[in-house]
Amino acid sequence: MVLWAEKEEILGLFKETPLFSGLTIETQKIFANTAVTCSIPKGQVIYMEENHADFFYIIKKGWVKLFRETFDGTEAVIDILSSSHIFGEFSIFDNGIYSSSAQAVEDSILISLPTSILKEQIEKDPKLAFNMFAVMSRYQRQQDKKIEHLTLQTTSQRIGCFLLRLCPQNQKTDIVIQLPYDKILLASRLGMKPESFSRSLNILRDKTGIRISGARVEIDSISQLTDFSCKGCSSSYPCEDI
Amino acid sequence: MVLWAEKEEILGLFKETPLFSGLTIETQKIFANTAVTCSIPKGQVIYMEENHADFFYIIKKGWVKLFRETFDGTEAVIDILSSSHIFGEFSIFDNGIYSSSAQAVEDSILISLPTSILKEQIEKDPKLAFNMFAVMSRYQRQQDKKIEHLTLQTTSQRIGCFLLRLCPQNQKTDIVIQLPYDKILLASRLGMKPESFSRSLNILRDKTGIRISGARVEIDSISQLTDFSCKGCSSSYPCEDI
DNA sequence: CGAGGGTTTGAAGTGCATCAAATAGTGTGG
DNA sequence: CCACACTATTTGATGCACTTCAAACCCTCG
Repeated sequence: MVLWAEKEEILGLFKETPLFSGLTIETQKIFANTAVTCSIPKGQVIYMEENHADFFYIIKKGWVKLFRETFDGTEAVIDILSSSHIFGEFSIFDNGIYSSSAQAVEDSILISLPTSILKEQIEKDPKLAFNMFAVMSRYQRQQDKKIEHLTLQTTSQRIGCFLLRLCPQNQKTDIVIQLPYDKILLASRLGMKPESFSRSLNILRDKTGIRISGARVEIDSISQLTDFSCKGCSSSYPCEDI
Repeated sequence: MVLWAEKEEILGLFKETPLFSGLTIETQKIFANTAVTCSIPKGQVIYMEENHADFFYIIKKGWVKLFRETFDGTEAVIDILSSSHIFGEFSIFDNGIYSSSAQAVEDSILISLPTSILKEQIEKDPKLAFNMFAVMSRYQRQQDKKIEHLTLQTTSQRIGCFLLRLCPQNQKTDIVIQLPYDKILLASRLGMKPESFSRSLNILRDKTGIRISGARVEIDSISQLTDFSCKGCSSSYPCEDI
């Protein structure tokens, strides 16, 4: 099933994903042997909340949105993930059911892996178990911070905070970054409406002196941005790992 | 150091905490031997965010608030915990540093246990590791849901949702419950100001026919409450495990 | 009884959402 | 290369939700 070249590529991808890093080549091969690469067009739903979770996924390319829908049709975006990130893996502790839905928001290439193998190997391989703990704990800190942001930061501060996390950590001045996906999606990722996003971004621009044209953002000096955004947060820049 | 009777009591408490349930008596004793019971008066800080995490805690009695403070002095309440709940344990995957502060909000009795033992034993005892996974994954679902609530529910709906979670699951009508701690704390737990809480509770009363006097809440029929609160949420009553 | 915190209420302001409409940007077929 | 359709984004006007500040009311505990 799995071609040699593809398998090599998959093993390469494993190196970059925290869950698989540092595993023995044997364990890695167990996963690689059951891996299936699939192309998902933009907009396609990968799985639905409450569905039985047979697979978890590594993103090779593209962007994936995790979300949940309420009865009245509105959706809450849990997270938006890109290359070398993994999703659906928590289902193994969740009665084998996905706790959110997943959808490709750009044309994407995913590696699917059976959750059964993950469950099996976690029990056998202490290093894998340790990695899983690390992944979960990291995710947890992220979620905690997200709650803090939603509770305490204004929409403009949240956007500023997001921009700061896109900046290269070593560079302090004359930074140019690109918004990673469209503004509508970004708005929902930050828990606001597109209109609010647009207006809040203008406010942020006026208060911090950044320049925006389309998806391009120029930041002359990080400090104006941190002064504005980080005062409504318990961490100071640079936030280690959000 | 540890008296026999106290040790028995601690082992009894272990049975009720998911992290320790089902462990061999040997493993349990390793923990019990290093356990120290401490009384914490209302208002006392147990540990501060960013501090080195030598201990984690089981609550034997009382209420403990986990929170984080921003630079401008406002605080975000992460969680409020009661008997048989455990806290501070995630620090072992967090560079040995507490990721939030903890404070007793009622006179409380805690069992402190060294994080070093937990770290050691998780590597040795697969059952303990499994329990830890279960605890983390449960916490994760809770946090996800909290984000959803903050994003999609109104303040009144959030209060209704909280009340529903206090109701005994089997009873559908003529329920009387007590708010577990004071309304100021409850407000911050639900991400709102005391004044907003008060007003929103009035709105909830008017819309769902519940009666409130002080901390006492009478609910004639669950269904009015679920109709009002659960429409802004992806789960339906009863929410399994928040 | 009086002090002090918890709780409610009132008035006014802010932030974000909503609805509606204009504008910019992108890809299509001609 | 243009006209068109369609989507993304911005802007304007308005409303609702929540906060803020101030003051009153309660309750309880010394």
